Amino acid sequence: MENLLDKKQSIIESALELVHANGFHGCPVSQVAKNAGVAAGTIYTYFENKEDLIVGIYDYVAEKITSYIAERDDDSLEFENRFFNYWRNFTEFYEQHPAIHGFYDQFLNSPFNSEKVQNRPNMWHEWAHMFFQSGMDEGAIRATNPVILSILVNTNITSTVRIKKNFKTKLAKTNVNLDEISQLIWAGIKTA
Amino acid sequence: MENLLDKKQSIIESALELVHANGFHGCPVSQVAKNAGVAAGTIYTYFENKEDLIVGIYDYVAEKITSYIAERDDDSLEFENRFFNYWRNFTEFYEQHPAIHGFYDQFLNSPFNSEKVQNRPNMWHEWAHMFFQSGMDEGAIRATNPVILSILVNTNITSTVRIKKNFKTKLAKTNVNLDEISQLIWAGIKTA
DNA sequence: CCATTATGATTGAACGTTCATTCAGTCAAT
DNA sequence: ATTGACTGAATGAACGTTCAATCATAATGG
Repeated sequence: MENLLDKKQSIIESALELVHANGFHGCPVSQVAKNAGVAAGTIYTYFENKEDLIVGIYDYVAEKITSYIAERDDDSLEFENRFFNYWRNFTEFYEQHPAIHGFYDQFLNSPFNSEKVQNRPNMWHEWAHMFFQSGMDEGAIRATNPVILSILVNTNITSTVRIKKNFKTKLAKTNVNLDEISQLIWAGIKTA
Repeated sequence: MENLLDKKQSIIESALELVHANGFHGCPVSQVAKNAGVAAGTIYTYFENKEDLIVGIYDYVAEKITSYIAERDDDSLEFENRFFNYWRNFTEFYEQHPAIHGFYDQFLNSPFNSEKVQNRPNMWHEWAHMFFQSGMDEGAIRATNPVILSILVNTNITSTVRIKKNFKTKLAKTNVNLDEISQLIWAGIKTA
């Protein structure tokens, strides 16, 4: 732990893992501190209070998602390809970071994700907004509110990853090709 | 409040509203009791502990959904019609019972919905399972694990209702016809 | 038909625990 | 010597849960 950023990050990652494992109930500040290797009081150097910490996880996570997806987007491709890349990369990211997927899944519909939080400028929302807007400008997808469009697409990605996670070992054969879901959604949003 | 069932129900409904309004954090037993018009101790006549109460809400809600949907299903129709009825009725139900929608949205991805809870016999899951199975038996939809199919369909219904709820007043015009989402999903699951 | 007893739901103050938060003192770096 | 991060025991509020006391109702007996 060389510097301040590392310490803040290790607090966030400790909290992230705890929320993923035990939900919002199961991440007392004392535990977050212990797993992060700092004292409880130290957390209050970096965050005003616990709610601020939870929102801090969200910002951290949103930033990670944005850079992962944005780096892998190639806007010289036609939008259809960009869409399927988006889907695949997002899925890949979630599967490589199950704690982030678990946190996001719980956070989005929780009261922590308040109107106030949603109304702050948000890198990830802006990027996704721009992404789908460019699909419309190109005439590849139907004119639609890009905010709603991204919610819809992301909901299905999150849900698909959750199903894969839960059913990986439980059901031997599902006969459903979950990857087809991206095609299903694409068929629904592309221009007729 | 004539009898015991009414009292249990009023406790559940009080808790349901509180979870919807404030999340799982914001529903202390003391408040649940106050809003239900009973003493805190009384709750423990009907539920072992708070977790049992939360699961009790889930069972209550699942029962309501099942009866609403099942009553309105007409299995003499061909499956495509039954599917769109299912979608419309579910949406209708959620919009008439926003607290149930809000609770479900939070409960499903929460640690309260543990493996143990999921593995209990569940009227609603069984009904949905049977519903989609009959669509397959009829040859109307592709062979698919009906459990996964219902998760996927229900996720999109829940999400659509959430979008309608959140964006009703915020955005004047969305240009997206959210009702088309049912057609989109149908196109994806029906036999080619 | 009333008086007495038994039953079991209901109450809400009290209890013990847990938690977020604070802060006086310590430590490390410059 | 100064600064500012860091510590972790202390604090007090909030919470889930308990239980002795109360109450309403039903059952019993004269």
